[in-house]
Amino acid sequence: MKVSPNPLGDFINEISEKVKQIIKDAYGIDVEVKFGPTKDRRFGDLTSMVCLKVARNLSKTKKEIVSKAQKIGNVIVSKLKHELIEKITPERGFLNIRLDYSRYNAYVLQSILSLREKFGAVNLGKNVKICVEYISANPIHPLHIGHARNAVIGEALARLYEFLGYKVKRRFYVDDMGKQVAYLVYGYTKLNKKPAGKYDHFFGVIYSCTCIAVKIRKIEEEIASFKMKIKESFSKALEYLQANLNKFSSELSDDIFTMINAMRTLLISYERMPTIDWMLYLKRIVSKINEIWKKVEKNKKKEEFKIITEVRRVVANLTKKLEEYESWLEVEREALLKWPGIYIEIKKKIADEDPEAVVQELMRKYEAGDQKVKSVFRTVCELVLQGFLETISKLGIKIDEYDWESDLVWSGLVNDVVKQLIEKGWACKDETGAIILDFRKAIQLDENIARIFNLDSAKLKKILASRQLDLLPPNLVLVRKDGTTLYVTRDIAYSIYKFRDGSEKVLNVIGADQKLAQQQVKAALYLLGLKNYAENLHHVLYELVILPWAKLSARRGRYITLDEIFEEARGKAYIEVSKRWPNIPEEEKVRRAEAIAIGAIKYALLYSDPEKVITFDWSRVLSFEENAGPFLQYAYARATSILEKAGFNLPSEADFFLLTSKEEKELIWHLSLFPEIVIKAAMEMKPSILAEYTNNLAKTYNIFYERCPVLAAEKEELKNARLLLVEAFRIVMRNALNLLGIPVLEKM
RNA sequence: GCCGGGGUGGUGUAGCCAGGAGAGCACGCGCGGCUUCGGACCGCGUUGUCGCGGGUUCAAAUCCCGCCCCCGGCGCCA
Repeated sequence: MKVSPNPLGDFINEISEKVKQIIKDAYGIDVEVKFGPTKDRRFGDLTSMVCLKVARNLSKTKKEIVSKAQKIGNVIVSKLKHELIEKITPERGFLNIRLDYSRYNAYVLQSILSLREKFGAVNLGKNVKICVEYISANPIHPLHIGHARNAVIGEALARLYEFLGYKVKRRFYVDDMGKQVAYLVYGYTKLNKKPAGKYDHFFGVIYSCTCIAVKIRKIEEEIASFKMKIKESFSKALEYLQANLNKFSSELSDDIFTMINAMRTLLISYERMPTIDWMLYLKRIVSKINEIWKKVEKNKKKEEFKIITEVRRVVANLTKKLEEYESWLEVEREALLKWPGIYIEIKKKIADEDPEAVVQELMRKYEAGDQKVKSVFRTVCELVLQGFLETISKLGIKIDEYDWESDLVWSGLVNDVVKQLIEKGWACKDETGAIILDFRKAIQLDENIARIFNLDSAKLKKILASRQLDLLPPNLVLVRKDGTTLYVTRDIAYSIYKFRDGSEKVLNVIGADQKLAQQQVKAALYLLGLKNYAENLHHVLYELVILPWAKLSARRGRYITLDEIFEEARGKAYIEVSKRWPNIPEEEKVRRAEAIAIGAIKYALLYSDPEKVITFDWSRVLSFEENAGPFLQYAYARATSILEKAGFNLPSEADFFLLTSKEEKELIWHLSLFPEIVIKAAMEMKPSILAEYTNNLAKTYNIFYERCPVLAAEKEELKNARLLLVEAFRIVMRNALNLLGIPVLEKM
């Protein structure tokens, strides 16, 4: 008996070739022939529009096209023969095929039952190496739901490619050289506290507290520097107003008088008043000025108030700062409530120094490889990574390589990249001493570069003609004026590193907000003469996950960790499990609840297109109905339950010709779609395609389950055939769930 | 401002790149179905100016042009 990991795909390829040949013979036209599943099963199982396509070339009006297509269809029908085709009919320009289910069913089921976990595993990769870089979260605070989306997409892609015969390497980029880690290290060294609890949570708090304390300080300094400007412009305005008081209409004079007094007081108190009080007072005056301005606008006396316009301009900047300051004060109050001890201590310790300078120095030393600094940085990052590891292993993820950004720098690879770009004439020092990569020049000289930045020649011409060069994508700072490198620079080196390891293809699962940076990396590879790398570097981008009930910002100490979300999901699932199975052992309840929670979260993150923003909504995530993780697990558990009742005694073979009901045929049809779906999901790098399919498969199975009794089938032979069908469903479902990384439960 | 990505029933989405059959699926809502393999199920019904306006075409949710709204990015953050 013939078996195939992809029966449907093989069949489609065979008949497509044949049809292509028939058209060529009859009309001398070379066309691409594609058969796909019909939109509506009433029309048959497979369909192609090849007749319309050919007819379009031969006729003009609608009537002609359709009748021509019909003729072409008839020619094809008369010549196309295949043992799996029951009927082939041209209809309204389409070419519809109905399969001979008596043969097709047996072919599909035999393939599934004999290949089992290899069903669908078409060997496209042939052991070619491919690298998936994902998660790569900065080691500064716990993973949140956005990282989870990244992790789940990356893992699903890794599994898909592995399944299709690629050798996959899973990489995590440890971004330990950024400013953010430096801030964390800075705060940690100030704080006299031993790491405790889950390390990523411990350091997350320190990171947030440090950011908040530093930011507040910085804003206060900025505001203080505004004072001088304010003083100047207020003095001038005051002079003018006092000299020209008579010019203003009587209805305004009261207001003006009040304002003059207020401004006078403000100027007198300039030295004495503490900054905060002074600012609050200033704010009141500003709102008074704005009030008067409204009246002035009404009276159209603007020209007389030029001086106020000037004051307003200076004040507008300050007002913005003040608003920012107030929002940060709110953030500070939150931090004081959540982590009073840590926050107060950090704030106290940084009071007498310039945090930004210290952080910059830390970064410089780390990049230079200073032993003492190095050991702190490494320790902190390693501890946070330990926390990450705990979380992602719950999601069933195991990383092959953790690549430290600092290693890349110390190995000299990053410097090499910069050096080569300079040598090739694409980068040079600017007047401030920073090294700039001149993409704007490159775009004009090399259309490949332009293409990477989405510029076609017409657009480019237009921009160049208008001489507005700042409409072009920005140049890239490779090295700061202090000699340290930037993230994108290091990422260029990292990309090279990944390819040098033998990968022919590199997938970077990175957020949509980094699209420009990823284009820059790709373009830089081109400029380095690594065209092949550039073309095989793929940015798998995904959008944000929004938690509608929370405003998130790690720098502000506002975040919801993945661990918390996981706990909540597990709690909800536990209640459901206990309700249904009050008598099973406690640890079994917990085990099932955990699997359900993971399935629910993963499915919620996988089911929609990665490029779309997800709003994470509990009622949807943990709904145990269709289009949710537990729905899939449930279908599998019910199937397993049938086999359990049959004592897991499966017949070695059965008469699949007996499976003739609509529900059975539908189920087998869906099973046979699996391999094609896997290929599509992998090639388009969209696990959502597989998630949607899996949901449909579960749904189709449920309908079969409802209508076709297995154990109580009317005949023993039918029972045997259905038992094997159930087993085939379990195999495909298991394969699909494994690829998605959703845990499979025999009972739930 | 410029560059990307989105806008499809009350809600969430598929389809768009490669134009063709009453725009598919799910939630919600309403009604119905357990003496039968697990009701975390199934069936039936309900809901759409496919953001707006033009154009191309025998045929447009899909391609082209203009506009509106939301999100993100735009040289020393990552």
